[in-house]
Amino acid sequence: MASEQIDRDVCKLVHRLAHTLDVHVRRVADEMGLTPSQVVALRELSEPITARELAARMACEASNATFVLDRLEERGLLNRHPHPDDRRAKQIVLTAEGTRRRAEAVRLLGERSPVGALRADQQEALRELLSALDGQLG
Amino acid sequence: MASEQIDRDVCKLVHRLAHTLDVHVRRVADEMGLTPSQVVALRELSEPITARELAARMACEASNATFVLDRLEERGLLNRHPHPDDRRAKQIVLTAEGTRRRAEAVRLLGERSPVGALRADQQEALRELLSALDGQLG
DNA sequence: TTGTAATCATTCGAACTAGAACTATCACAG
DNA sequence: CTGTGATAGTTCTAGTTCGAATGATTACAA
Repeated sequence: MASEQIDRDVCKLVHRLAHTLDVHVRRVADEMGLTPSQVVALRELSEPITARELAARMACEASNATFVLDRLEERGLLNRHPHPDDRRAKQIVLTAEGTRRRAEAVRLLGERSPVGALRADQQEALRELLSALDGQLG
Repeated sequence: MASEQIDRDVCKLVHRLAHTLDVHVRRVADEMGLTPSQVVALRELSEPITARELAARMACEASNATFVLDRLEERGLLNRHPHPDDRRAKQIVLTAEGTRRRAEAVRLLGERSPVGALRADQQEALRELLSALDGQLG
């Protein structure tokens, strides 16, 4: 069946592309003296959110988010405030230094991004397809 | 700049999709009593190749390929033969049991694949775009 | 109200990964 | 031929990840 071949190709290509993006993040992380997960976490912390929301945005387990947050808090880049509406949850808030570092991370991640190898219209088409798939997967 | 927004969206969606595929592989691995890497390695071992080639196909470091091969060899699913043309290299060859397990892995990976959520023409388009990107990245 | 299930964050253990260091072998320019 | 650099595979270490178990809090049905 040809469809199975397409499925396998897509899985493999996604895996390879994800790895390429990982390498890019790793370069940025090295440049900033951080780990890849810390850079990704900073990128996602565009506003005060809970640890669980961060885990969802990073597509990882909550326990891993706790681990990353520990390191970023040790470095003084963020604080965990009690959540105003839910005493179980905590609100992650960047410090002034954390906000600066985040801006730097976002800037570096945008430079020389592997996705830039595609034409603008291809990037747009790719986003459409991935977005559609993401939506259907819930 | 709108293009930067697209770049970020694509990166994020690729990451999310890669994670979704990972979860799928993990389910299959649990079902087979193997680890995710072992399942992926089996899938890539469609013919006798070297450890380095396997690492390239798995998009991981050579040291990691060694690690995975150790486990699969312990389980009697493959053997490392001396390479006929290069005494540095080794040829990875599946055993009869390894061949059976591989067939099972390929079958399970094909069932309920997340990529199946897309229409056939969308899958094809996605493959084209990812393939183009992969090609331009070397 | 009360109890039962679900949710948030954390801790812990086991497994996986990248990267550097090392040995053995190859390629090939001089 | 020779030696200089590149390559294949392995080992080791530090750091990352998942998954299960725990304690605290919330939601909601009886």
